[in-house]
Amino acid sequence: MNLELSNFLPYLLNQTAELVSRDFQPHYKDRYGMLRTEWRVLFHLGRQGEMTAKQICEQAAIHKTKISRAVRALEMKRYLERKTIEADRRSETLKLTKSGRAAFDDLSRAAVQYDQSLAKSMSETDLEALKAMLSKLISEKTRAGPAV
Amino acid sequence: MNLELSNFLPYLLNQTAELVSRDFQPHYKDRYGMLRTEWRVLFHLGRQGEMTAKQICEQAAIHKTKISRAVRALEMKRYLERKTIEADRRSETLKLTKSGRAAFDDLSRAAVQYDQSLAKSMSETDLEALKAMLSKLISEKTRAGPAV
DNA sequence: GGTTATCAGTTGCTTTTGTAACTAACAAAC
DNA sequence: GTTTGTTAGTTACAAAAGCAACTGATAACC
Repeated sequence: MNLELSNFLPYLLNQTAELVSRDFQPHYKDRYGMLRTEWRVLFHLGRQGEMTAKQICEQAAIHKTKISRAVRALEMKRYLERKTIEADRRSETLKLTKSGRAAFDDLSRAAVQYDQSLAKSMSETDLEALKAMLSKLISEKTRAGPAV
Repeated sequence: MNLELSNFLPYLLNQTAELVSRDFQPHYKDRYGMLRTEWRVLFHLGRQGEMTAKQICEQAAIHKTKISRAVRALEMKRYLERKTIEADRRSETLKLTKSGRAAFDDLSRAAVQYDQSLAKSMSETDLEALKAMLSKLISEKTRAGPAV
């Protein structure tokens, strides 16, 4: 096999991810002053309700220091609150505040819209296939060696 | 539509790209002390021969300061040489040295192998379809608004 | 030919990330 | 019940990325 850039999956994935992220970034950055990791944490909490930082780390495969900083940033913006878990005082539940919830709802709408705009450039079946393959790759890699 | 994380394309792309990059990183990082951008620049030059920094910026959609630093780093490692273009003395051609070429060849082999190992978890047709869709997204986004 | 605009690439400064070492809480062993 | 190990989360320091202002060269206009 002759390695073309356009044929090297890590390269393609990086390129696509970066371009697409750059595209969606204004929504959370300009309108809510959030960083990408903050948006991701908000997203997880919005979707799943209360979680600990650890749980987010595992699910999102993001390093714990990044999560720690994102949580503090969101806390200072009054988008989430922490509560120490009495059964194990090392960990704490994270929960969106009213305004955190509002931000999540708003950004969710933007996300759905953006997702649909991407869908325009390919067929519905292709899009589903694409997502399925990416999910598969993620679950394999995540099982193999999650972010510590 | 109810927005699941697993259904949001930017999220899936990011996640996949990050996991896959982390996986391949040891090859260029541990063995050649390269950063990801350096590896990408090496890759472009290896594939396409002489190029200017500008051309790499455009093709790779990487910001020019990142390229500038990667080029300097590769130059200091004696993997590439510059030559001012006399017709337009602002720009310079970049070209791999012998050892740069050797590093590229070696890393290419690793890349092909890695690419094939990814292919194991999906059918050949699926893999081709995946790459085609990613390429399409890239070309659309790149035409829309390239990195400055 | 001189003023103004543009372009390739670099540098300086700030923000963000990565890494490793840390604190505080728990658990196991004995 | 106290040593030893582990875990959740934080912090400090170093490396990398982003951004804006810069240099030196070319082009465009008058």
